[in-house]
Amino acid sequence: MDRRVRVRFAPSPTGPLHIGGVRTALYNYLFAHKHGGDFLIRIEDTDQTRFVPGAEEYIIESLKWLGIEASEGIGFGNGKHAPYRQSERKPMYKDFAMQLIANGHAYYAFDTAEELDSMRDRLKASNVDAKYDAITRGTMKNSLTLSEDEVNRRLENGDAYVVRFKLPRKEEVKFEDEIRGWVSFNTNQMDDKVLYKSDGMPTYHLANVVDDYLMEISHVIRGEEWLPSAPLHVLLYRAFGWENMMPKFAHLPLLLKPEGNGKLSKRDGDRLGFPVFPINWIDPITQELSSGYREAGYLPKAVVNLLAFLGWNPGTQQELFSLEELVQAFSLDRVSKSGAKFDQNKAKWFNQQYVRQLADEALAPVLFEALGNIGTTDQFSHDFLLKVCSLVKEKISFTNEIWEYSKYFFIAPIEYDMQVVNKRWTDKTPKLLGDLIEDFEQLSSFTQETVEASYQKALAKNEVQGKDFLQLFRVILTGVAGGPPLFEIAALIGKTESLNRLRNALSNITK
RNA sequence: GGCCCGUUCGUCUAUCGGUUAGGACAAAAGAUUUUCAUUCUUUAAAGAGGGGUUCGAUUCCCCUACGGGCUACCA
Repeated sequence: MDRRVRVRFAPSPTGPLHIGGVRTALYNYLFAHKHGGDFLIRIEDTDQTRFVPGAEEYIIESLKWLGIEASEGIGFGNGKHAPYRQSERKPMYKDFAMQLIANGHAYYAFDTAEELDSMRDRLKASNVDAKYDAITRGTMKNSLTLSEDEVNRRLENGDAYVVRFKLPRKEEVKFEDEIRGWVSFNTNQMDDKVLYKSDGMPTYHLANVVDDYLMEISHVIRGEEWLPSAPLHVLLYRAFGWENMMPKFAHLPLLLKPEGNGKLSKRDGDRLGFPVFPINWIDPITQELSSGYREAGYLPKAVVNLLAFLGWNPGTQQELFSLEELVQAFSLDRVSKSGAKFDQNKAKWFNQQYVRQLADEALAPVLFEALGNIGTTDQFSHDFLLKVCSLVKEKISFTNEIWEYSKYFFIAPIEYDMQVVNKRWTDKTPKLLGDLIEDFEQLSSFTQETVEASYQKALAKNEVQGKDFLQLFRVILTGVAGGPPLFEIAALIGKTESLNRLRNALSNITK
């Protein structure tokens, strides 16, 4: 059956979206575009106790920053299947739960939390798997054990109830995962999952299956943590009689911690020194900040590129891909099966590649902002900023490093790299600097070439070797030992500033 | 504990029974750059272990080990 490709990213707004989730969204996006289909965003906020204010907005903003745009759903203009927020779809789920009760695939259960606990304790004590299943449900308070009158009495009385799925006994459930191939589970290992909660909300399982069906989802691409509940979902499609409309499943490998143990979690980021969130997040309750890629100086294109390669590869040697190129190259059967550890070095390398490709105009605003922070924006022209960006760009890996590497273009050094000074400052130096100052003053045109000519002249006059002095000259002008070509720096900051810095050095540096 | 998924250089991975097991990041060495960064060259680095199947297994099957996930009226 050939049907229109429709996929969804369905996060729950319980906090900031972490990069594993971003990657899931990305793969969904790539798959949809590859097949000319639709990519939609649905918010799964059925657990009202875990709702976190701002989380939904955060998710949308993150995806927009990365350019992972949905064609339909929350944050991207509703489509024909609105609403796309499950809390707003609440009224429709009950009918589906009732439908399952009517056809014998589900039942009411009235057990209290205490009764469930005592059942589990009892079974655990006798070393049996404690679950609400084909064996134990006969001992519990539900519409299978209670008389019809009693059930009706309780329902009319408004007693709290849940709807549980009546799992078939000892049945092998098989399905073909697009990434893992045939996967099979036996229902005797599963339990009668709650589908409809006592607060009138569906659980993930019901809402997910119902919405995927109603929204005509063709492929469910989600994290591997959902693999164990996939058979339940398959059974639900069957129980509803929707098997011919059941989406294909693709369970993605998990993103693992770099140190090795466990999946990457929300708390790992700042502890390990790299972000696990796309953008900064401030916890609304604790006010604790979790840093994001955006603020850490990553470029969205780099994040997309590096995330795409965590668990997928094109099978060629090409590593740098735009989003459009990824769409062209992407396929589910090149997604790997095993979890990938996040590699900070590789991430840095990807970013560096994109920083270099960045136009000076795109980098200048970052520099401008840094300048604003120290209050000296006015005195520098846009053209000057662009030239600084062009000179410094290849030295940095992250956009927010630009200030650190370029501040001497704007502020005369107050400190000098003393290692260089101690090594290179000799008795001849003051005289040499004096000659340089004299010569610079005579220059009517202060360019890279004229500066270098003056420099060579002064060296010759004082019988100093270039390699003995140049780095000291650099430190005198910039304060630091490394950087772009020195004569270009001098020409850019200009004659007056260069002279100032030479004179400063003469009076400041005492050996 | 039970169930499920996985396992190639330190890391991400290529290989769809026959390869000197390839690439990238990181590491090391050298060259270039008057510095730093870049760039270039080079080096080191892997099939978890054990059984099968086969003329031949990294590749297919089984067992073990290890890693991961799930095991809620959370998603």
